[in-house]
Amino acid sequence: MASNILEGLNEAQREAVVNFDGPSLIIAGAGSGKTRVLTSRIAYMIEQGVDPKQILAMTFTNKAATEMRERIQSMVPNKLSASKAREIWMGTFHSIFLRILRNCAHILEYPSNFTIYDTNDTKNLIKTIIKERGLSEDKYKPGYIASRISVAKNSLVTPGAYISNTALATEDRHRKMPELGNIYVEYCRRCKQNGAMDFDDLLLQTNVLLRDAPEVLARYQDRFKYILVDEYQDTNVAQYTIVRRLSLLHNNVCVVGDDAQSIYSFRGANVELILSFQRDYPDAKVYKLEQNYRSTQTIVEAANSVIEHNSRRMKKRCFSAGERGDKIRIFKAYTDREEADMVVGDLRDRVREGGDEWSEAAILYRTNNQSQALEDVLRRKGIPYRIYKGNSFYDHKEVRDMLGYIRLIINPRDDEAFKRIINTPARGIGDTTVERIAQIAKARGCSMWDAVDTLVDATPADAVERAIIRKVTDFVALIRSLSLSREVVGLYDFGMEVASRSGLLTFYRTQNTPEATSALDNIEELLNSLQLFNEQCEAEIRAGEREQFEKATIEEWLGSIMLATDMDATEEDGNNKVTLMTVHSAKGLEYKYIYIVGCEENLFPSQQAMEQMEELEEERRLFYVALTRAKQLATLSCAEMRFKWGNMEFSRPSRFLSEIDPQYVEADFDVRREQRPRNNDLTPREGESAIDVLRRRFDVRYQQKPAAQKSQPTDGGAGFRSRFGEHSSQSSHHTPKPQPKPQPTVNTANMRRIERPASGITTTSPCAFAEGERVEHPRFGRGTILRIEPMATDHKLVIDFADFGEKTLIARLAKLTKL
DNA sequence: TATGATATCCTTTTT
DNA sequence: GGATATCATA
Repeated sequence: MASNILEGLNEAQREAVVNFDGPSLIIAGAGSGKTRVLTSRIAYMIEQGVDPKQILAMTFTNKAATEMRERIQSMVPNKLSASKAREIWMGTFHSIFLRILRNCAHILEYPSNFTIYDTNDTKNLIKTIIKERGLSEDKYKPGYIASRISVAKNSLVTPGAYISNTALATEDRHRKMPELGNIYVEYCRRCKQNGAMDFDDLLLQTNVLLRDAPEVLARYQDRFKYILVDEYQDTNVAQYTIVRRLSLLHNNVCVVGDDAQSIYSFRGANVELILSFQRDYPDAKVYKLEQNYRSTQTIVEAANSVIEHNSRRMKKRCFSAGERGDKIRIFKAYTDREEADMVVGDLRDRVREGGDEWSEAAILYRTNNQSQALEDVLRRKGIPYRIYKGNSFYDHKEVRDMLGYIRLIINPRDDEAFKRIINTPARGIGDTTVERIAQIAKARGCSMWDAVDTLVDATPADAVERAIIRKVTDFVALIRSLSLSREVVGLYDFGMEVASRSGLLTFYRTQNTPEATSALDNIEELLNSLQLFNEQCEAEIRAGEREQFEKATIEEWLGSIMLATDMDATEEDGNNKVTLMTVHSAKGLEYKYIYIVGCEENLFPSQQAMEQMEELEEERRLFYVALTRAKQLATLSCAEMRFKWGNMEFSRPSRFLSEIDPQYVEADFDVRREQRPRNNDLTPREGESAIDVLRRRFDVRYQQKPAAQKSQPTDGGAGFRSRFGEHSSQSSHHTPKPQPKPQPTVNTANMRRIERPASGITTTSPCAFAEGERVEHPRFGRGTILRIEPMATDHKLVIDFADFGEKTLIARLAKLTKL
């Protein structure tokens, strides 16, 4: 029968949808209808009689999973199969594995109600361990240790494997952290003791489970006849191995990805995995989706011209059959502040002229902190915006405190939660008391909660213990009684009881600060989320998708909360807003107007990515992702100076700007010429801030009229900044008439003229290094140069480091010293 | 033990 | 610059 699922698909897409048996690799360029193919494939499978229960579909983000589910439901024809579509195992890697692990936790000797530790909990636990071992936190930075452990877990290096690995031991010794392995071991022991898994454990432990429990592996292998993976280029070894194991029986694995959009190597993702798919599955069929339906020809070709600068790529050629479209515009502003002004002003003009919604525009940046300047301007101009920002909601103290209570009640072994809330709000239990409780718990081999829980019912002769009892009695009573009400009252009421009886509510109500008000708002939002979760479950029960007895539980809610991010937040008050977010979070999204700000060296590409070839290429892919979000018009901007940790810093336009084929570009300055290192005259003298430099050079103007500005006369920086950027803001934002485009002020024009170096020197110089030479790098230690390859203006060095293996560095950027 | 003052990190990206 | 952590003091 002719399926209407296939209607409107092009040849390549249709092939990728129809051939659902056997391993498939779908290379899907940006905007090539990847999600559509994936969802059509699943819908088609169901239509062809595949049992939805046998389908496992995994994505990286909740957002992608939700979108996919909704689209499948709208695709399958009748209601019967719509409810069947619900039976697909569909979700993020983490949520799917969480589900498996909850079922099998006992096999791994974890409680089934294990807690999920977020990065904060991880860091705190690591800190405790470092302190206990009498190590210095300066040497052993918790954040760094955490990332090392994360990398190890994502590469499936268990603690045991870690300490017996001599290469790792050498590396740690080289970094002056010989204890790292032991910290890793202890960290895992403590997590287990606390009944907790961190994010990476969800992957690692699933692997352990499938490795060590053949009956479990067999069960899931049998169950998942068809496995589909979205964004395959972002999988790490742990995820890859699970997919591989699960697919060994039926061999029906379908992965969709784009090597050009691999941007998560810092999380252990490995492009090689997509590049080597055909080696792992030799009979895999490969489909290439190369037609871009999203963007104009100009955007697609411009993006192609950038990505061509990368060395490792899969062969594909993306094209657009859409209209040619406008050229990519590049602005240069004087300061970050002026950049924000120009971008927002232009955005407003565009949206108004085009009669568009605000929601059709997005501003992307490399790092979250760049949002500040943009937010200020948007607020000032009265333009509605929404900002995606990591886990910001769960980062709030009051939210974490609430979660602390709930976590302790669910899992009393969770010492991290215990320590967080034992004195929050303050109830006179200080560090010394907590320390003693920890000691008692350690001596007895029980959790801290168990220690106080049993202690209060005893009558010890020990004076210290009696003192503790006096202090914690109320707390123990509180937790006990909350645990009881958890059994009887509904989710929302339970949350409410936690908030009020813990004293958090009164604590914030009694102080009349804006912070307290916002804290109360956040607590309310948390309670609402409980209510919402409950309602959703009830709706599912009514629809028969959930069994009657499967009432919504607080455990389930907590699990979903821990794996959720603000990215998944549902829209509350209207959608018509400009979107602000990092390039990373923009992946998979599209907007009519895209603004990419901060296109500067050391920012995009980021400083630490600059010297290493692989990282630089990842930045370039990131840039590619950013550019290809635009449907109609992409606007890039950079600033000549910007605030970086408190003072002004100069910057040069990003190399990526000059890598775009000029025929697709319209810039207000010479992108290529500006790539040169800037005039030495502007480098600060000793003890001189960037502002001082400018003062020195453009004295007169700045001494003359500090008045007429609302800025503080004492603050040179603010005074300087307010001179720029204010020019387009005087008019009321209610006026519909088009605003004049922000023009460079007289001052800027002057400065630019003076600042530009007069001479044009070519920068191709001979390489400072020779093959076979011994060098030392601050991060990688000593090594030998194996090969030297020329680049446009510099040289690539392939260096074999004693402790880190082969790395490709860029000669002039890498901080190398000859030996 | 609680508070306010000082030090220090940060700035890559997130499930 | 700003947030958070740690320290010194009452």
